[in-house]
Amino acid sequence: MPVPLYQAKAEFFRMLGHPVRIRVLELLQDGPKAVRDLLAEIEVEPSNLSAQLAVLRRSGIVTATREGSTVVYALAGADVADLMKAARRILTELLAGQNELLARLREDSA
Amino acid sequence: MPVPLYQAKAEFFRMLGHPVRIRVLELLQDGPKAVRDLLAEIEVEPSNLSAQLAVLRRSGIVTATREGSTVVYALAGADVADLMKAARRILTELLAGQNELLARLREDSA
DNA sequence: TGTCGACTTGAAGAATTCTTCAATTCGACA
DNA sequence: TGTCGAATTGAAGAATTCTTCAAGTCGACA
Repeated sequence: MPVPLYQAKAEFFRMLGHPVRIRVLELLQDGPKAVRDLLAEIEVEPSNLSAQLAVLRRSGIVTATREGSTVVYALAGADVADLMKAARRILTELLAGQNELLARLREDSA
Repeated sequence: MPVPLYQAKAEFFRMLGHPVRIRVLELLQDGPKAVRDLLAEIEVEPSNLSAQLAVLRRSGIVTATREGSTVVYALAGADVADLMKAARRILTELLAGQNELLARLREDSA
């Protein structure tokens, strides 16, 4: 019983659907980073960051390697940047549209 | 109070994170479609489809227009295809070990 | 007007995901 | 060995999202 493709896609996007996970992926685009460094840049408790890292790890989009007493995370593939870029393009359009709508709404109520 | 960008991104991806919503977006890439036609292609109850369409509408990624007694949905000008392509590329990498899905990914049948 | 078909909405419970706390593992080092 | 710092895990409750059903709106048409 194979998982339908559209369900795999949905799971993939849901995996991306968390602020902390987004920030981790963006930080890792500059290269591998230790958990300690991620913690310094993201406002979140260690246990919570770990939980989100676990989600990313389970999906396979990042890898973790122990180096001495710290753990270093890295992107498992190179294409995440493209995805983020495409998302940003759409998001920019959507937000611009919303601002437009908001402006008109304000006019109407005045 | 502006919404942080990484949170807007997370919300955007979460909006995509549902099998029915993914299928709707893919179907709409071929052009506008009436709800009736979406219902014929997606196995889901009308009220459920409506709920998922409402999520897409609220996010602004689709628009709905009434035409006679039916309602027609369309992509709201955003280039969703690029996003899907980037996502498919990453998914292909992630699933490279699981040949079960790989074949269909390349065909992009769903 | 009254009814039918197409679609949406509200509400309630089920299911999933998030956050937090406490406990745990693993390596480093005295 | 004993302890410290770094990171993870398990568990419980909170919060969010999904699904379903019943009721509702809106246009078409007799």
